[in-house]
Amino acid sequence: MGQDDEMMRKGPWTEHEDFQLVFYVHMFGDRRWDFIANVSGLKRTGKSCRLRWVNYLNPDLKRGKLTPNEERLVLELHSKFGNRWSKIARRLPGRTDNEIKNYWRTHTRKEAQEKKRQSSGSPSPSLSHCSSCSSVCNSHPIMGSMPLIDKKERNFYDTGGVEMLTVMKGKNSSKKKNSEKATSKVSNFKEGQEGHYSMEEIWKDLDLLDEDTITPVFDPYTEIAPSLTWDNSLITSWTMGSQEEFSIDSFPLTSQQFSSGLTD
DNA sequence: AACATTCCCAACCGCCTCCAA
DNA sequence: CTTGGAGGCGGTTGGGAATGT
Repeated sequence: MGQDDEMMRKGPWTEHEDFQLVFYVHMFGDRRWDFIANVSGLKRTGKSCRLRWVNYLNPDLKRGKLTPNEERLVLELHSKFGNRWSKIARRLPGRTDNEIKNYWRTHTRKEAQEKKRQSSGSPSPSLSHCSSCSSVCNSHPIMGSMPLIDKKERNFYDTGGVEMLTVMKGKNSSKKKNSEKATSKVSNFKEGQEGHYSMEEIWKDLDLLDEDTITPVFDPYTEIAPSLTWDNSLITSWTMGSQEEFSIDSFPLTSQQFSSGLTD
């Protein structure tokens, strides 16, 4: 890649970056990540953009804890496929390989701890719930019907995605457990101060955009430029002499600019 | 209340595969 | 056929939040 690695941003994504990425993925599709990285003006690698999209921004994602059913399925599939996380994830709609990997890691760690405790002879109070089950757990008759009642489990996440809306509110930045925290954390963003534009709102607007204003997903290699019908004044110049030069100088747009463009 | 430990998960890294040139 | 770039994948890490002492 011809990208200047020193200029590349790393670390947690800001709300504003999310916003930009969502916009460009919506426009160009979720395949040409290097292109999107270049075009969007995000100082991120294509890989980083892809990861952010796949693991976090994709609207098809189910948020929240895995349901007992999903947990059982993960265990089952893992015994079948091993650490082929993406393969397992494909069978769990709305779940990412990363999520499953993380779950598995936690699961096996808990399991190891329980074993350790057991072998050291001290009975564990948490043995009553299924975290003590190992990979054997997929044959545990109680597993499918009984939700995990780990005292650490976050009650409001336990629906395994039903609370989507609330959780989406909390998705503004990394690591939100609830919308309250989201707000406090988001307020820390210096560059995203133009307003708290939640992902939920972004998607709402993008849906509108889809319906009546924009032709989404064009092939950047065959098309000259997308035909945007929303406030074109926002786009001051498109250059496309080569892939690298292609840029929208006026980005990043503020949320207000963006949404006002949408509602015109 | 303060500190320590554990949990959780987003994001990075490096390797692998695929495919166009 | 070879090669280089892009995307995909699995492993790992870092840090914030939750929980325990």
